Amino acid sequence: MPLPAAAAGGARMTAEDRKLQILRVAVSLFSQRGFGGTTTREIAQAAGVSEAMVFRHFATKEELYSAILDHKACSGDSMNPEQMVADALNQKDDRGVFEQLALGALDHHEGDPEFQRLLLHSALEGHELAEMFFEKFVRRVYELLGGYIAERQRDGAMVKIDPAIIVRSFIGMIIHHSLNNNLWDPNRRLLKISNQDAAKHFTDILLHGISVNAESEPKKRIARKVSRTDLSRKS
Amino acid sequence: MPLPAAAAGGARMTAEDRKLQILRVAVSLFSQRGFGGTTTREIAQAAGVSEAMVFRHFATKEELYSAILDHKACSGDSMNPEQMVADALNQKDDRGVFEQLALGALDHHEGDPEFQRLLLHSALEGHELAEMFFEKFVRRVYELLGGYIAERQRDGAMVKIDPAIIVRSFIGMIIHHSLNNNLWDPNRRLLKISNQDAAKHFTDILLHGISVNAESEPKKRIARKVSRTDLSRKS
DNA sequence: TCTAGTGGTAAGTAAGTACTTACTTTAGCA
DNA sequence: TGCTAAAGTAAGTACTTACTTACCACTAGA
Repeated sequence: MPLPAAAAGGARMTAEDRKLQILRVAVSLFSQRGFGGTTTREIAQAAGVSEAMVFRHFATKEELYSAILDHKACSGDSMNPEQMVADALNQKDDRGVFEQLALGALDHHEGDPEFQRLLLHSALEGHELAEMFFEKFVRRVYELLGGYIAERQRDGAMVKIDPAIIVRSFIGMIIHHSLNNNLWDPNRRLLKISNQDAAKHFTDILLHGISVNAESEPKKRIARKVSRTDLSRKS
Repeated sequence: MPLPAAAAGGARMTAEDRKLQILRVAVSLFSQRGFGGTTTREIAQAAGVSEAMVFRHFATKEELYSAILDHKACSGDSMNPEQMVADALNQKDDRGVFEQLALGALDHHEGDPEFQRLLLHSALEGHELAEMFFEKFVRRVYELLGGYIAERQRDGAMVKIDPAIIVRSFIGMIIHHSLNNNLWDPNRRLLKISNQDAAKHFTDILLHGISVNAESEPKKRIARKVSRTDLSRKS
């Protein structure tokens, strides 16, 4: 980032730089403590500037929040599902579609955990960021993936469950995994796995399930590879 | 204020009743606005009582929060996964295990959406309720389900993926679905489905996946019986 | 009847809170 | 160089916060 050096010490900055810096600091604090839980004083202090400067750049705390919203939602670092899986979509590469989407999402969440926290705070506090994200992103993913699944169902390649349910299942795996990593179990006590492996396994499970055979088939084979798990066995 | 004697919250109550009432009101408000976002004044008002009464029963706001924690986590309305799926577990009824667990969880979340919000707020604010819930419940589910899956893998009935990954996938479907219903899409714009159907479909997907056939997959599987669609169309 | 204990309140306090005002310092350019 | 516009601040304001204090009103038991 082209952030001018010596910013911490209170060195003079251009208005634009300072505004951006305050915004970045605010994102970090809001994502940690939420909107209501963060004071303008803290923001100012963290930015190494007086509170008045915060209000010079953002008329109200609310406006600061909105600016974050714009910056986060409209800037390029937002995920673009369409282009992420475009190739796989065209080739009808089921595994590619799901795995690439999963990996993209997992990497994105890992690289920007603040955003997920910010989103959650927004949703809980009933802020518009949540609604906006829902409309601009979640819905799009449901349409994109749902449309693809419907197509593959027409091809006879997928079972005819309501595509929305399938999308929800898959997105659920991904989001919940990221949420675990970022929020509940940052030390990976329950499950330590690379994003690649996670994406691969989630896709595997979605496409093929975990049963070895169909309900009343004789058992065919058992792979001898033993997966290592840190789970204690059931007693 | 003249205070009508028999008003909704104004009536004289025993200390215990009042304490419980305040607690209930607090649960509701905390779950809506979070710990930091809820004022003791609001709590008092919502309970129809003066602020001093809140502090008579709970020395500090923090203690009120802790009391909620105890009440919610230790009271009987908490989910008990072991007994919920005990029968299915003993019979090695895979579908029963997963479907009953899913349905139990979904119903629970639907019946007590406050708890999910409370938990999320806790996790975001770094409160101990989240950690406690994680240790006392999440971990148990992972051990229970993970243990069962490991057993079924030894039976040769399930593919040998790390059980924790399978658990995460399934829990992910469930939690994410509840989170959608309670938080992001309470009007069910994306997906409107009964808990029964959701549990059934999630279980279906977990056990069998969504692919109709398993042509050229690294993990060999037997084509699963197709319910209501003729396969063999173009790919 | 009195009186002690309990449920309850009105009116505080000190320390925040978002936000302002009046003022000082500096960079950039004529 | 000296002027000016913008970056920056110290010290407010009006209000809210968690928490207290001092005081009531009812009821049971003697």
